[in-house]
Amino acid sequence: MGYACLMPVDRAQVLHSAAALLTRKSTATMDEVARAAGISRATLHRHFAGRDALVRALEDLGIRECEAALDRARLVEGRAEDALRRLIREIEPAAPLLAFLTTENQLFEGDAQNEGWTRLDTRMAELFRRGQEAGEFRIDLTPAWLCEALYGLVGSAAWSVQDGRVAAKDFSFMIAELLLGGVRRRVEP
Amino acid sequence: MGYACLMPVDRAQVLHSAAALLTRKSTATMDEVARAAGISRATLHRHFAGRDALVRALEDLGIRECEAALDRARLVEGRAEDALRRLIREIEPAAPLLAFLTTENQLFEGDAQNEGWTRLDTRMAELFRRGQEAGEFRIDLTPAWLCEALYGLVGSAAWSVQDGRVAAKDFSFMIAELLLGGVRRRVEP
DNA sequence: CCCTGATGAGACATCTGTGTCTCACGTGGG
DNA sequence: CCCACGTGAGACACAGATGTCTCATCAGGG
Repeated sequence: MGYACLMPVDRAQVLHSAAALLTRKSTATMDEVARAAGISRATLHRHFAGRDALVRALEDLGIRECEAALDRARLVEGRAEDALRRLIREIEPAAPLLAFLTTENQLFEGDAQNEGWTRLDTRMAELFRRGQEAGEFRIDLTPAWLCEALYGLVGSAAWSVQDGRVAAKDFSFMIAELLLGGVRRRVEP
Repeated sequence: MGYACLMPVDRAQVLHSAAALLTRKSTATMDEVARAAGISRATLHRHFAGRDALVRALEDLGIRECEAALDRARLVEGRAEDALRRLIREIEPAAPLLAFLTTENQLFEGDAQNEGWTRLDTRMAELFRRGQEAGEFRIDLTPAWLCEALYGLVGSAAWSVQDGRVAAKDFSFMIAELLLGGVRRRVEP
């Protein structure tokens, strides 16, 4: 089988452009979302039954891309610091999507999809816990807070890049350096 | 003159409850906002001509509270690190409001109110720049990024506290410690 | 060559939120 | 005591988004 038309709709591409738009304008119309994806409202509605379905699909994709990033980052291998750097690097493509989803907290209330986020949180928290046990990371910041902080920094960075305030190539560096070393100057590298 | 009724509407209180609600559910109805504030939709509409006016008022209040926090923090006095800690402590009451406003980036596009945010950004960036020049802060992270990161961490912390994932009393500590020192364990304090 | 399948454009009814209005109630002041 | 003021409740029309439909178009496969 396979698609038969000139411009078969790439589901993931539509979802990514929708995330990019909705991150900037959370009240964007279905028509605006369609236009942003370069398709018509009718086609958008053929693939996603409604706005709810679209957001659910966005959440699905976000969870799957994050899990894939976590897999690629091999969080359990090597030093926790290196694993965290890998994670930040691998999660960069999903950053706009993640930025949108973290602001849509309304989704997180009372749905089964919460399980997906819980699994992600657990894996990330495990990385921070491992770093703490290995003596790499300080123990006075809880893994749960570090997870939230990572989400927040990824969102801020994605927004800054999208807005042109910082260079896209510095994405990983900025997050990793700030999260790992903080802003205070270190006497010895 | 003065208020004559049993329950005169406290404008700031309405705005804060609106911010708390809209942070969780950005698409909340005017009716929901009114209920959350304990007033009727009619009264809400008497004080804020419409949803736009409400959000504008939210933005006004957010800017004013942030500026007040910056004033109280005395950013130009003493060590930059101490000033930053003061800033985080003083900005805590405005955190939910700030968390909402930072996610409503749609507002930041093409309006005169942008000037208020620019002034805030400038003052914060000046603090980071001062710390860098004094040798307290590292110079490979731009003040602009540090500002964005601070916004992101404040938002994450506010959301975490609101969700019960972290204790409210740790708000300042978590942000300040992570932002200043990072997650990496330091050999010497 | 025709047929299948997916798309774009547009029309249409519906629904939800919004903005405005009126009316009744209760409190505080004159 | 009565009046003024602000509020709550509800009705109402309006605007915009949504969901569904039809029809024309066009590429690829049998």
